[in-house]
Amino acid sequence: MAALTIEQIAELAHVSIATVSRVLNNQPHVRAEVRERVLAVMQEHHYTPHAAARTLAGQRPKVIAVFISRTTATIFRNPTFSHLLQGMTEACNAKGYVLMVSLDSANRADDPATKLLNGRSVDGRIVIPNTINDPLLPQLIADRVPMVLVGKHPLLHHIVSVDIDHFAGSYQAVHHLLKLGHQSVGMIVGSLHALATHDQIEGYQQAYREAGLPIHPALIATGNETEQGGQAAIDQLLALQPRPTALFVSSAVMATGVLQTLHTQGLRVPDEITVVCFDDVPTAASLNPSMTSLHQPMYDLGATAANVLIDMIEGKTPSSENTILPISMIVRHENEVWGG
Amino acid sequence: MAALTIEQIAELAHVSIATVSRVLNNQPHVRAEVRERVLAVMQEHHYTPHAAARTLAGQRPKVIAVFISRTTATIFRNPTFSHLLQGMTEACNAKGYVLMVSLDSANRADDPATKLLNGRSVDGRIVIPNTINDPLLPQLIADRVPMVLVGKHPLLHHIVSVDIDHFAGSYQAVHHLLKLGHQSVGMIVGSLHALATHDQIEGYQQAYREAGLPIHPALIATGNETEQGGQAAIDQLLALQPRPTALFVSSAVMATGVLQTLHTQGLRVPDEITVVCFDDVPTAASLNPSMTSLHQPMYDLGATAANVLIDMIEGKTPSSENTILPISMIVRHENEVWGG
DNA sequence: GTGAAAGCGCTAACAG
DNA sequence: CTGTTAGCGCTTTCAC
Repeated sequence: MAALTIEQIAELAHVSIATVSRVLNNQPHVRAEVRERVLAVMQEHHYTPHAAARTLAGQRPKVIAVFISRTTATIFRNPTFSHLLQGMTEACNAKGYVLMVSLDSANRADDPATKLLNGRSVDGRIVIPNTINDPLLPQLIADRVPMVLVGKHPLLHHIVSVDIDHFAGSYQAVHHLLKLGHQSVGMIVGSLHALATHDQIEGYQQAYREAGLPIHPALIATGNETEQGGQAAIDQLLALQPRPTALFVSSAVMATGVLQTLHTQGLRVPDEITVVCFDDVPTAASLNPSMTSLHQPMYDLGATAANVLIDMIEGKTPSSENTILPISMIVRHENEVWGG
Repeated sequence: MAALTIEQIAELAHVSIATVSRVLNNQPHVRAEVRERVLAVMQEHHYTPHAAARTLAGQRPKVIAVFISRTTATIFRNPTFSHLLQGMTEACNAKGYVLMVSLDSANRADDPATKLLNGRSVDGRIVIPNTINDPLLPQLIADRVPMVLVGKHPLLHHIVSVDIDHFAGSYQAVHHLLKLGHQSVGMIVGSLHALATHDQIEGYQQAYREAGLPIHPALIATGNETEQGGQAAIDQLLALQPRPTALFVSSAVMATGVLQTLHTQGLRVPDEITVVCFDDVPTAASLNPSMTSLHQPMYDLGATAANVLIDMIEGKTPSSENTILPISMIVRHENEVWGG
C-alpha cells in the first residue's frame, strides 16, 4: 500500500527531488548516468507519480472526457458509437491522454459524474449532443473547459466542431438513385431535433432540385434513431400510393430495422426496392452484399475530434473551427430502375 | 477561466478557509447561519472544489475504474455490457462515485490509460476479465488497489468477485429440456478459456447425469463469443447425425447468430428444434416471443459489483468473498418433444 | 464554533 | 548539471 513518493525515490537514487522530477518529465539537463540510476530505482520500486499531486502542481491531468447524451442502452445498440469511441480512444492514447467515458445515467449538470468532470480534473471535453437543444450543452459551454462538438450545431458556430458531411452524403445517395431512373425516392431520417437531420434533408432536396423533379414531403419520413423508429418510418413509406421504388436511410440503426421489415414483408432488395444505407449496418452485409452503401468514417471522426481537442488544449490553433469529413459512396449495384 | 479557490470563497463569506472546508464536507460545528452564508457564496460563484487538491489533501477521488478486457467492437456489439455498465454506473452515482470506463485499446499495463488509473487517481477497480489467463489480471492484482472481479476465477479465490450462477442456469435449462423429453440436447458455449464456460458445462453434465442419460461430448460445441462464433457452432451441431432436437445456448451474442442460422435454414423454433437462450437476445423476442428463456440479471450484477467494491473502499467488510446471483428461467413454452 | 498553520506529492523558478 | 524552495488548493489537527 505504502506507495512511494518522489522524495523516497530521490533518496534511494541519491539525488534531489528536482532531479527525479526532471527524469519523470523527460526534461533535459540531467546527466545520462544519473538519469539511468533514477530510472532504475523507479522501475525497481514500481514507482508511479501521484496524479493528483502533479495536477495540483500545475501539470495537465491528461484526461479527456467524452459526454454522450444518450442512454447506455442507446449507445450500446448503436455500432456507430463503437467506431467513434475507438477512434477517440486511440487518438488520445497516441498523444498520452486518457479517454474517460461519462456514462452518467442522466447527464445532468448536478450529477456526480458531470460535477467531478468539472473539478479541473479534465483537460477537455468531447460532446456528442443528442438534439440541438440538448440541456447539457449550455452547462458545458459555461465552464471554460476546452471542448469540441461532434456534430455541426446550427446555433453554436463559435464552438469548435467536427462532423461528417451529412449534406453531401445524402445528396450523393439520392442523386445516385435518381440517376438510376427512380422517380420516387423515399428518405428515412432521424428526429427533426437531431443535429444531422436538417443537412440530410437539404441534400435530398438538392438532388431532387437538380433533377428537376418535384419534392413530395410525404416521401421524407422521420423517426427515432432506433430499429423500431426505422420500422415505423418504413411502414409509413410503404403505405404510400404509389410506394417509393428506392430508399435512402440516413441512419445505420434505423436501416437495420428497415431492412428487417423489408425482409419480413418479402420485398427483395434491390429487385423490388433499391436501398442505399451505411456500410456498418450489421444485417446489410449478410442480406445484400452487393448493395450500394455509404461509408461514414466514424473512426476518423472520433480520432479527429480527439486530435482537434488536444491541439486546443496544447495551445496549437486548430486548423479550422469546423472540420467536415467526407462521406464516400461505394457503388456496388448499378441496376437500372425496372418498369415504372 | 479564473476558477475560484477555497480562499476566495472564504474571503467573500468573511470566514476562514477551514470553515468553508467544513461546509464543503458537510461537517458539523458550523453555525447554521454561517453555513447558509458560505453556501450562498459558493452557489453564486459556481464554486467547484479542485478535485486534485482534495485528493492530495487526503480525500478519496471517488472514482471507480472498470477494466473490460475486450476490444471496443466486442463491447459495443454485446448488449450484456450495456446492462452491466448501467448497473455499475447507477450504483456508483448513488453513492457519490463516478465510473470511469477504461476503453484502452490494448489494456496492457504500460498503456497510458492503465497507468493513469494507477496514480492513486482511482479508489477501486472493477475488472471483467476475458479469459482465465488474462494478462491484465496479475498486473492489476500487484497494485494494492481495492478490486472486484466480475466472473468467478477458478484460481483467484482470494480475490473478491461477483458472478451470476452459470452452473445453475445451465443446469436448469438443460434439465428443463430433458424433462420435455429431449434425449439429445446440444449446447453452445464460449471459449474454454472464458471464465464461465467450465461451470456451464458442469451444469449441463449434472442435468444429464441426474436424468441417467449418457453424455455425448460432440453435443457440446464451443466458439468465440460472437455471432459468427455462434453460427460456426450451430453449423457443427446441425451436421451431427442425428442432430440434436433441443439446444441450450449459454451466451446471448452467440444465440443471436444461432437463431439467425436456424432462421436461414428454415428450422422452426420450437417446432423443429427447441432452443433455450437468454432474454436479452435482440432477435429472440421478435422471432419467438413464446420461447423459454433465461434471465441473467446483468444490471444487478453490475450494481452488486460496484456496491461490493464501494464497501471495500469504505472499510466495510463485504458480506462475502464471492457473491453469486441467481439466474431465473422463464418457462414460456411447455411443448412436449415431438416424435423421436 | 472558528481560525491558523502544517502538510499531501509534485513542478518550476531560482541559485549555485 | 543539480539542489533548494515556494507554492498548487484543500483537509485536518490543534488552539482559542
